[in-house]
Amino acid sequence: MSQLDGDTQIPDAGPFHEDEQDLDEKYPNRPHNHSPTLLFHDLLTDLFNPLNDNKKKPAAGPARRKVGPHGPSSLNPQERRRDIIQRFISRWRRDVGDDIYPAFRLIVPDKDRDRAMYGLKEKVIGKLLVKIMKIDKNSEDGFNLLNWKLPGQSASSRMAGDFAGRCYEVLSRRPMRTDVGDMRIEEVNERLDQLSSASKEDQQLPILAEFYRRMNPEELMWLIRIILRQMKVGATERTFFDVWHPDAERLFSISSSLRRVCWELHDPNIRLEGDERGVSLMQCFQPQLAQFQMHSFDKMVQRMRGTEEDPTFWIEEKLDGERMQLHMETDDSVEGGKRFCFWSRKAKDYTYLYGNGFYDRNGSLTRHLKDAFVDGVDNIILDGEMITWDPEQDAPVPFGTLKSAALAEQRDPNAKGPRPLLRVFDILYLNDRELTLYTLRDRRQAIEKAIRPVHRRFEIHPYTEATTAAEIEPILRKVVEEASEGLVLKNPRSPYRLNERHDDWMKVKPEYMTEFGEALDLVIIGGYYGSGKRGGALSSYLCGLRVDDPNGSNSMKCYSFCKVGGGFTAADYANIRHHTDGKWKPWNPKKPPTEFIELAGGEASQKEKPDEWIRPDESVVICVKAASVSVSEEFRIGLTLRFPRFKKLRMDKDWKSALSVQEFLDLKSNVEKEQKEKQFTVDNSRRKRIKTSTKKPLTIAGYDEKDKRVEYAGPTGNIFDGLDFCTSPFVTLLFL
DNA sequence: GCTGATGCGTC
DNA sequence: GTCCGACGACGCATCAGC
DNA sequence: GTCGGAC
Repeated sequence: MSQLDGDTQIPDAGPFHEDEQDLDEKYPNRPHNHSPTLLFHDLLTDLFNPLNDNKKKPAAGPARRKVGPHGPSSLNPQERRRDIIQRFISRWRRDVGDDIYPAFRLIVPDKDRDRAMYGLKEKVIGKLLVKIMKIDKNSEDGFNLLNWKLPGQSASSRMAGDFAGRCYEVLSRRPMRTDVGDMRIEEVNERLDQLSSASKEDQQLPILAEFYRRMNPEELMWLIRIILRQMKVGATERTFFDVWHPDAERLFSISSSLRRVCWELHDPNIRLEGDERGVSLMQCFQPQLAQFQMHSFDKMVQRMRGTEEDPTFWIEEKLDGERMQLHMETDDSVEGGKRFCFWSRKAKDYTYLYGNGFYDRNGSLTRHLKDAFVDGVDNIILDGEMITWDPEQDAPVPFGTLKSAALAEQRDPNAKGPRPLLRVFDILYLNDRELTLYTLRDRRQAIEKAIRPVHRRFEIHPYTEATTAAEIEPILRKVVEEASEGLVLKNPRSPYRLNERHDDWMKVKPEYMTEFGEALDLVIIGGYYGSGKRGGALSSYLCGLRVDDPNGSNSMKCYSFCKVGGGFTAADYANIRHHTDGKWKPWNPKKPPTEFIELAGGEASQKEKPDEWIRPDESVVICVKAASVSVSEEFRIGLTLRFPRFKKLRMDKDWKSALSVQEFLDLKSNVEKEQKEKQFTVDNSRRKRIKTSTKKPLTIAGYDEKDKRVEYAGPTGNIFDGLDFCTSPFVTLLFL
């Protein structure tokens, strides 16, 4: 029998526990430990706490220790981080053995796809803890747990925005064990397996209760971070992999498997060789990503690194769907003889939706692919974008409807409604040969030769060849008119690079253009407390549109429109805080300030309730930029912004000169016309907010045409009847 | 049985 | 430039609570 | 998805 952690086995590890024999078969060379795994507590002392301390800014108070058990450190933080991890790994090898997988599952829990999700986040864990500790949820401790982002009620309660930290505060005040717990890492994993297979509260409670009995507060705090899959120790999987083995990053990028990284690379001296380094069938790879936009089209074209003989680059439309990889191999055990797998960008398996074979009754895609592959194609790996296609309109459907379409297609493959359509733009593998090192141009040829497109189900994504920057704009203009996201420029001489974002593929989005950056000036009407680095203070804001006031009374009512939480610098926060200090009031759902603010959902639902609110006349106006406008049930206007971000404070404006609902509607109806006349120039003002008075003020068409106003007839819905936001090019064009 | 709250995953 | 961790909207699934 | 901060 293999050398297992004999003292930590439990009889019933639950349905998710995998059979050791199966694993031995699947991973014949996997290492086995010679000793039981370390105590869970050792993870804290050797790894989590040192890393966390290392993360802190040296300026912030006296360092815990300059010279610790790990020796003097003349190392910079980066090196110290590696040193801490290295020491932990060495200890594990010495005291436990070569199988570090049990530890890595707890160290990079967000990359562990071998355990199902827990269905537990702060809210639910808070509730469970309140029950386990048998405390009143209205007690200070109970309140603090359930409202973990709010600043503490008493001075003793800090840790706002750090849920695990606040759990620690509360747990420390309970009569519970203070000495080191006795759980070993192996057992923690077994319990977590049970927890992930539990779904209902009555199954989850006893498991958490046992953790509560057998761990001290500090251990529980870290356990909660593990369950939340947010370690925040200043190192992600890249760092750990890098220290673990020189090929770890590579193996992860071709397999997305933490288990393989641990089991196949346990000896740093044994390197991956040959085809071990390449993608393989039925293994999820980490796809290549597109780089952000540069400062000018010219520069982007330069980065395409064309030569005199071959100055071309490719222009593709950037599709607004979901990234999807398709694997197909010959397998006679599957009806039809071919087996399929699908994975998303973040390595979630979507085979259940798109199908594992031609005759999979749940295969919303594969059942249409019987003729999609040229004879002689035995296996293949493709990369593409899954979009939703409406066959009635013969047009793509806006983002967000893919899953519904796939589910509808599953139920009835003959339905006439929207369906998934895979647009293939790359190939990584064909008939047992890896193609990633071939040029994009060669790979494209391989696609053309290997697949037979299936109309509006499975198509090859077209591209345009270009040689100069001047050719980009007309194409951008064209796709923008068709309500597309933008373009991707590709270097046809480049290989396929896994898990990288670099110059060979570059995004061109109209929203990065200054002309479309004439963003909206919105009043801040509410605020939300932040978490982590932004804990303890308002970190995002509810923005509103002023309700036009036909009666000329002094109403300053605003409708909720969107939330903004990105794009602020520390100075921006300080400014906003300074100008609104003392004006904030807690939002009381029982007495919403309807005189000033209306949310969606009426008084019953109160969608997107802020933690605090502020009167428009005591607030500030901010400039917000976004990719597009979309229909929304969550905001009183019935519309909201996609990808909103803060641009700047508009101290020259107050609530009266901020955008009103009517002005917004007028503006939107003008944007379509205006954009056609404008030149595209790239927005290179990203963070440089040079104070220029030359910038023309925001002019809003119809601003002065007061007679054109319309009445607002009650709650969301009918105002916008007759306006087809989904198919109007305006939707993706507006305010870019 | 239905609804709202919560979580997961896409961008 | 790279890495990390803040933050956004939205649709579906699932369970608690009524 | 976008973004800012630290290095």
